[in-house]
Amino acid sequence: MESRIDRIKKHLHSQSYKLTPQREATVRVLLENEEDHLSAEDVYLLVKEKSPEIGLATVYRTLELLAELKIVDKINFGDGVSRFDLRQEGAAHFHHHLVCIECGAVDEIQDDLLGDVEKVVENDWNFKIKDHRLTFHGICYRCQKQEDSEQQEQAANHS
Amino acid sequence: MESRIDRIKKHLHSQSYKLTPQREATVRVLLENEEDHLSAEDVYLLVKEKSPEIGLATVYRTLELLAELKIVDKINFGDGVSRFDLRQEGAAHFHHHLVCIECGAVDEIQDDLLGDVEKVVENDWNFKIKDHRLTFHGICYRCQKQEDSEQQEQAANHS
DNA sequence: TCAGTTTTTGTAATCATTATTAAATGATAA
DNA sequence: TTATCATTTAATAATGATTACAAAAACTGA
Ligand SMILES: [Mn+2]
Ligand SMILES: [Mn+2]
Ligand SMILES: [Zn+2]
Ligand SMILES: [Zn+2]
Repeated sequence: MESRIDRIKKHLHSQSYKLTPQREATVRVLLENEEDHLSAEDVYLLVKEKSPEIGLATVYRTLELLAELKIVDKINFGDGVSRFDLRQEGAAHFHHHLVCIECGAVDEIQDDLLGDVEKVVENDWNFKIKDHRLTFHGICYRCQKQEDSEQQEQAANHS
Repeated sequence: MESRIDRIKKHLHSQSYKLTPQREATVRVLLENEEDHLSAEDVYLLVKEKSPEIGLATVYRTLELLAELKIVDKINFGDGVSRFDLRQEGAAHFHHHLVCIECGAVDEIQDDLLGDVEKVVENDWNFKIKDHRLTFHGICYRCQKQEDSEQQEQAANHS
């Protein structure tokens, strides 16, 4: 964890930015909630718990900076807010998401998946891919289980 | 074109909605600008040209209704606005997009592309896919040409 | 015609994000 | 050390997209 912070610090320094206390607090919140998909407001509230003096604008500015340096990716799942997601160290592309239309859960796919598709796009459309966003909307395994058990209940009631 | 409107009308009726004049005007604008990716405001301004009495709220409500019926898809390319895109008749899934980070152009890919990937996701992650969003960010063929000719210029100046 | 329902309009309210500005902090060099 | 300049921050105002609301209009079916 500390080494991850250190590498981010170096990354900032390499672009002549500093890892100020506010920026470090923000990065720590992102690291501590790596599995979540936090909005700027979410991050702000979490940072405030440990650094109550931080301002909302600073969080917005920090997230924007981190996105510019490709440390985080900004993504929008269709509700009105942008969400911020730590990119895996050294990953060339953003990972993929599964959004459940029943329960709203967002799961991640870190596997590549798009290698072949990208070859087709680069060759057939002559488009030089720099990054991508891939999100599937559907029913997560948890909600499918639930549906199954509801069906079983129904069947039981009929017998 | 007329038949397309008729089918949309039937689709609305089948869910006991009416194709009011305002809704028809909105749909016509979408049909006449099928290749574009219009924001609600864009649609509003275009509808106003022929139906100046329409209200912005009506356009928003109509677009929301059309999205609910899967006649249009709502998508967000990262600027602050939602954009609305007619879905191809009978298409099970939304089509894909190529967003150029140089010139901002948005091109479409109507080909399926994700068939194999979806099989993997359904099997390995046990996720029942209902729809998807796939956007590539990169350099379009137009901007690549431009970069090439700029390189050639540079080379010429050096000789 | 009348009552009930749906839809629309115009506008106010909300909510996320960005801009602004003055203060604080940090680095640099005399 | 102290003056100076650049960077960063905090608080808050402004903006811009979207949604909520209330009254009027249009439509429907007895
Ligand atoms: Mn993620
Ligand atoms: Mn499109
Ligand atoms: Zn679910
Ligand atoms: Zn381009």
